[in-house]
Amino acid sequence: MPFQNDFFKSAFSVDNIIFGFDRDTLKVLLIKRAYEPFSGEWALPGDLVRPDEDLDQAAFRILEELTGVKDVYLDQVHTFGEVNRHPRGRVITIAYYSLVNIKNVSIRASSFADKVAWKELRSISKLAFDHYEIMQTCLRRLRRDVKFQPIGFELLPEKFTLTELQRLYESVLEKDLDKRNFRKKILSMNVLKSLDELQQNVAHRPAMLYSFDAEKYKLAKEQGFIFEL
Amino acid sequence: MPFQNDFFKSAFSVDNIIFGFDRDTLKVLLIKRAYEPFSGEWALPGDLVRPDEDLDQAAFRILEELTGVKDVYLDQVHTFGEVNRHPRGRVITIAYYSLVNIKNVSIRASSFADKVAWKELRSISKLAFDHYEIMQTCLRRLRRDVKFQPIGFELLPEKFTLTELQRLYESVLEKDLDKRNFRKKILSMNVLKSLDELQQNVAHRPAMLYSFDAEKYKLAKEQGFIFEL
DNA sequence: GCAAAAGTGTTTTCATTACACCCATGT
DNA sequence: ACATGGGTGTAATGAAAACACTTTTGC
Repeated sequence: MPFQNDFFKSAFSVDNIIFGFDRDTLKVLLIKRAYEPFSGEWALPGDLVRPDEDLDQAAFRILEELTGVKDVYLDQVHTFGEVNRHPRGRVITIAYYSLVNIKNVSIRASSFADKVAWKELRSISKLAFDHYEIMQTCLRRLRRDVKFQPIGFELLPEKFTLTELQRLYESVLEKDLDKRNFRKKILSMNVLKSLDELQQNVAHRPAMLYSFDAEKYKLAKEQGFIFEL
Repeated sequence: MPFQNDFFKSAFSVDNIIFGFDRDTLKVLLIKRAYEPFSGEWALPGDLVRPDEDLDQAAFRILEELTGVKDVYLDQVHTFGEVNRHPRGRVITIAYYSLVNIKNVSIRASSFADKVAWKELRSISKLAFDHYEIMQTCLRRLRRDVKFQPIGFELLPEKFTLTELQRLYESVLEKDLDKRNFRKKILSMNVLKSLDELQQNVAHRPAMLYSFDAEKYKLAKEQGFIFEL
């Protein structure tokens, strides 16, 4: 580390807001802090970035340590760096969000946390540090991204019904959608493949299962196709 | 600074890509580096963030030191933090972009720079550090933002003609627009005020001058209006 | 009077919206 | 047989796209 001076008295962390979707509600994975500062309060999972670690790597590490999942959607959102945002020194934080299938997550103990839990988004009104603001920023970002990129699927199981997909969009966007129009639109985009397979054991007419067709999407995108919902 | 350990051996900088618009071409303000590393190469203006300085403040400081302008549009884009992006240590950089009226800029000497100059975007193929990648990311961001936020005006003088505005959008978006449709659309959005004042000394029919009406836009936005071009 | 850019409406095309009934399954 | 959600088409509306000529000024 050849040059060091007053500027090298700071650190940077990554906070990763992990979104999950449960039946019809959006949730985020929070930790209850085990230590000061903000001991006992709920916070976003995060950690200091290690000296030999890229930022994205750090975000994936936090996610995997906490949930066991990897290879999921993850994107950088914004960097928060107010001088006094951390009571113990100058720490800026790079916020990421990730989208996981809540069923794939097996919550793991963490040295940082007393407790780890999925919390309904709507129920959260306060978090440690500036994490509430960070959460709001990430949520606005999710709401925008979901309209212009085919990432909704990341929150669902591999196989899903169109109604499940619609419920997902409805809760992310916080507005009701018309069933027929939704189906027409999403199917016309040609990024889903029908699995010729039906739901089992439901007390009503079973729905067709679909999955996202990443191949088809990739090709279409190269031809200039733009996903937009 | 109460806690310090191995993690506090890093620094963060802000790089600010400053866009200007000259007649019909997009330009960016670059500096020619005076010192190693990358001495003699063109780079984005930037600096380490001071210990008592917020990130946005740092970006504004860089802008003002270099150009004399302040109170202009400036927004954070992305944070670049690959382990080896800086040859002298772990330095992550938070990238910002700003939009200035090129006529208001009076380029100033800088301790960091041999030379400061406006460069046509299209002519740039290589920059110091990872600055070329940063520039591309900011440019993609500008192209997206300009369609959904009324920020094009920031690159023009206070008073401008509709044709000037159209040329601006055409060069940012890199595609030709239809004159009549463009005017219909932008005027229908009701965010411009006609100044009842004509161009002077032009060798053709003089055009009406307009300015952006921030008040009207603010009100319309509160009513749910969304700017979209 | 010529060159140069300003200004102006209508028609066609396409995407979005609104809307209601029958179907397949489990109990 | 009933309750539950699945699945389907059409007409009306509104936004976007295509398109050409007249006007005003300086030289």
